[in-house]
Amino acid sequence: MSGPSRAPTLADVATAAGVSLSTASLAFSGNKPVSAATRERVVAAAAALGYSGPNPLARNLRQGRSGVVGIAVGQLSTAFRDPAALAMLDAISEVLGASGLGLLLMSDDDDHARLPLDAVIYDICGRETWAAYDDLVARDVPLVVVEGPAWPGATHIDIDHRSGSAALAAHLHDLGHRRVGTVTLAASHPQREREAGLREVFPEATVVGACDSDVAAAQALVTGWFARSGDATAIVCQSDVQAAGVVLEARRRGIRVPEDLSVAGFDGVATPWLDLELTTVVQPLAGKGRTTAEAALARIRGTAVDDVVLPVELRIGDSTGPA
Amino acid sequence: MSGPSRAPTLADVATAAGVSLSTASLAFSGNKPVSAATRERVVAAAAALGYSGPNPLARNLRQGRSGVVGIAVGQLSTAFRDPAALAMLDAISEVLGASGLGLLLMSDDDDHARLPLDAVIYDICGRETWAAYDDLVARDVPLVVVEGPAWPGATHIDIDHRSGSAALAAHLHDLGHRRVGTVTLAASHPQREREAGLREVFPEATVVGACDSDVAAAQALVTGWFARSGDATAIVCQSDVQAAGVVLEARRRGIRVPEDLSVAGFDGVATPWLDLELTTVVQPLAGKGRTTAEAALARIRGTAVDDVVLPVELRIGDSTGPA
DNA sequence: CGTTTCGATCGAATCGATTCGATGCTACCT
DNA sequence: AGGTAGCATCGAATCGATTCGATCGAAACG
Repeated sequence: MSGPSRAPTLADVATAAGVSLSTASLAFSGNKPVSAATRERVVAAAAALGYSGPNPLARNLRQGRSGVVGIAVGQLSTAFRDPAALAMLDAISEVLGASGLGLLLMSDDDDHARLPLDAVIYDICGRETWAAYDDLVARDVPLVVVEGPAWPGATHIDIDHRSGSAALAAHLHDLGHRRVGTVTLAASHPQREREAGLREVFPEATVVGACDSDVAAAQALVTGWFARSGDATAIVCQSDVQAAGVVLEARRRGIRVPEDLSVAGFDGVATPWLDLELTTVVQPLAGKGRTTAEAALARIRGTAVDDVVLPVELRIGDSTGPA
Repeated sequence: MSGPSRAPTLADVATAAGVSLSTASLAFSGNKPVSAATRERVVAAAAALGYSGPNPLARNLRQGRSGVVGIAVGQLSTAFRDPAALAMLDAISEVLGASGLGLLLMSDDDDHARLPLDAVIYDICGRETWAAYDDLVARDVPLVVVEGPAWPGATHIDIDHRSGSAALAAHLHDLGHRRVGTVTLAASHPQREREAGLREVFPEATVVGACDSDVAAAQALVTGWFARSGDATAIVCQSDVQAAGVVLEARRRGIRVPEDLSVAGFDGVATPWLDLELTTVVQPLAGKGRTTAEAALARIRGTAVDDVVLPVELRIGDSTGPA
């Protein structure tokens, strides 16, 4: 009887403890009261058999939930290079974890059709990512879309891109800037909103180009712009990381910030390796993550959830100055 | 019949298609040949009923696998602040994804006992993280430990911390350095190995202090050291991110790198926002991730896996120079 | 023409729990 | 003493598939 026999099941434990299967289950789950004596016998039997608790797979099937929430983030390699994304992920994980749910990373290339997910969070991500969308809808998986376009059946969490961007533009206008350039992200819902906000103040703003939220990418992008014309007194970026890239590249060319050029970011993350504080639009990253996770929790419970748009706030730093 | 009745099951599809449950299952899984005509009927019936494929929870129970691999990373907020960690995560995700497995983030504070995991990867992480270890062993979950201490039953993937560190130290010694300081990580297996490597060459090296792999943390750490004594001609860090912090803080104080102070890192990640190339120990981050993921896959299959120690390589940059 | 082989299909067992409804018992109330 | 709660326990149904072994025909072979 010491052979490598199969792992003990709850039924084995129940038998050993001299109780019924259902009672043993109750002893573990605590879903209904069980006398202390009985629970003790069950626990003792479990310990004796080396039973390590109810099989999660079986429980999941019975309860129809997996305890796992997916988060679609496009390409992992780029998604978390920006600390803003990390801050949000952290908050999501914290809230879900507190409810005993796990967070599963869904990369674009992977096939998640075979994974049991209780809900899926779409963090801002490219077109390709939406490929799985229809499948998830068909499977009736609750969806929470962060900073994405409106999708039927999904709960949307967003920030006020447009007015944040407009407030920043107004600040630059107040400083006397008239020729403004902007570094954009790939075409996306937030990008369009932000550009609209910018153009409320500067209809003629020039697009320097688009790149990922990455220091090196931004540097590479603006190097050509600086060389060619650089005909702008201020550059508005879509993330602090991009802005940092622009500042560094400007410095490298002897362009002083903010004396010769004002640079603004977005997000409000820490950039300790810049010796100035960026003027930026601060978004509540942790709050966004918490709100997102709570929306997912509510959807899992079956509660109706309203869409949310979180406010942002202009923070004036040392990277912008008079034109 | 248009009520919000329960979702259709494979049994419903089978009935509608006029085949047995088992045949319908075969039609979807392809585990055994099914005539084209039959498959077509089943697919048609599924489409008609709005059946979205076999329930993953049920399949998981039957097959005894969940298709999910956990990765324990300590605190999310700090774990991925270093691009080295991200590079590895990316590689892991890619390999697992190619096998249809999902990657679930396990933060320290969460209780993952109720989650069905096919395997768990322990990326270098603090003591607390090991709390769940015993439970996982009891549940017979295959474990892969990356850069961690030896644990019975786990597969270990590591890099050659010691000789990498020693090679770097030798390089500094060749340059004439004799008084060397080191910025360390929290006490851990790799930290101990690296310090041992350093002391092979500089037995007397002073420990400046320990901090996370984070630019701001490193800056904060060395600022006191510089103010007090700074009695060293070279500082060896345990990550490129730390090294960047040291370089930036030195600059801020007018200390030139490498003329007045040599600084070395570890990892070999890109630091585009530094205008010099760090001397560092390059470790195969993607390779480490792939190896780790493949070890996990093998363990899931039940294959025996040998521990692996990957080689590292010294890369000499512009951040070190003659003493 | 009888026999073997092989592919397609089916029925039934199985994965390991949770949970509903029923039952027995004790204790309390009048 | 009779009636009624209420708690602890149990048996059986259920979650939704996968998979083993058996069956049935038709094709291939001697």
